[in-house]
Amino acid sequence: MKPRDDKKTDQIFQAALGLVKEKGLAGITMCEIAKEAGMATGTLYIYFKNKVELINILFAECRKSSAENYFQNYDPVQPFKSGFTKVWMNILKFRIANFEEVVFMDQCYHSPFINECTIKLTRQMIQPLFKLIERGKDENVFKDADTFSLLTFMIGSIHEGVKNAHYSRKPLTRPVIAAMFTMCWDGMKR
Amino acid sequence: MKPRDDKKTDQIFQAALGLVKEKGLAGITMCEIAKEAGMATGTLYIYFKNKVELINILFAECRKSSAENYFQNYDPVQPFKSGFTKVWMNILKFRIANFEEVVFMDQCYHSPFINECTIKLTRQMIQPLFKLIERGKDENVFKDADTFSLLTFMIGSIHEGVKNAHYSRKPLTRPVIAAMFTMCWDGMKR
DNA sequence: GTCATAAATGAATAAGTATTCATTTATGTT
DNA sequence: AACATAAATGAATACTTATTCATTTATGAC
Repeated sequence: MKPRDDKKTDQIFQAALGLVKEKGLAGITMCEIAKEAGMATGTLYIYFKNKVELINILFAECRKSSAENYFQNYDPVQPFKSGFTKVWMNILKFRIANFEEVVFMDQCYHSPFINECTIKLTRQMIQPLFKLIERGKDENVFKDADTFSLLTFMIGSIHEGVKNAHYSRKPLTRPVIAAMFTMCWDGMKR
Repeated sequence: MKPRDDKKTDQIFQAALGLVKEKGLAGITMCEIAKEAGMATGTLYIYFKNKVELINILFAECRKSSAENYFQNYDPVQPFKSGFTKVWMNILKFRIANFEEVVFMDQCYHSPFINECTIKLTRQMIQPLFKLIERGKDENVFKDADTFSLLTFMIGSIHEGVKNAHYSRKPLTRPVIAAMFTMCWDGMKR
């Protein structure tokens, strides 16, 4: 028997992500994904039951790789500010490096492809970030605001920054990133 | 002759916005828009040449009403902080009240419907916001960072806040809004 | 090297969707 | 009130796109 080609799933994902960034979820067809991935349309149906499943699995994959990245090299023993900076930078760098995934996930939130349940699972994956913010509040570093508001503010400072940098084609240089972080930190600190 | 029904264009827009919020740009059909707007499919083609035009005009409309709102009741003679607060609140309130438009515009950015040119025009409409940020810098109130970064940060604090409030179904109460504003202000100020 | 098996192909088919158009309905004009 | 005109309708048409499937190709087992 002929074995499955391990690389194909990834080729399909890359093709889909590239096309969604280019034309949005509304503009992609199975045929185009296949062409972009360098295979026949029918092959997509060997790896995925149908379009909806393809998109749902890709969504789950993106969510996972993004969440796994948050706390890379985070050391809870280090002072709070170091740890927070690490996480903030992790998220920023991940989103710059994986902008296509950011766009794809953004588009998925209001799509007929992703179901409520999948979205709820996503929300669960940010639990560790909640804990991080709470540590900042416990140590009296952060404002005594609602944790969710603080987290939203933190993510907003990254998310909007990455998007605008991309659209304006101004790369995020080291000093710009530093300024962004300072604004976020100053906004959150007491 | 029978005159056009003034209300129809708006009914079509409202139907389209509602459906896009529900299912995204990928999930809407002309047939559904018509049904939702309470008219026959063919009627859409009396008011718009085709689907692409409908979406482009709606996009332009949203962009316009959003931009017109920024400086409502802004008085340049008042102290800077009052003016900035006014604008910040205008944007926040507008986005809460017109969340469907926010979603629609977000989705349009990566769609096969909206062309580069339309997007460029959009970017032009934020010029007055640039001026506002620059005033803050000139008066030594804001950090001496890149104006674009400051503006991005300001918008991020609003945009992410509105989106998350919506998804988490936690309404933005007055104290939460105040906390959000303070974070934004503290982040931007020297 | 032959066989068995499953992957890969892409044209054919099935669904779904945008757009048209012959017909009906409503409104202003005379 | 009768007419002219354009709006409104929604079934029919044209087109696009998801999915299937008969056929071909590649791989591992023997």
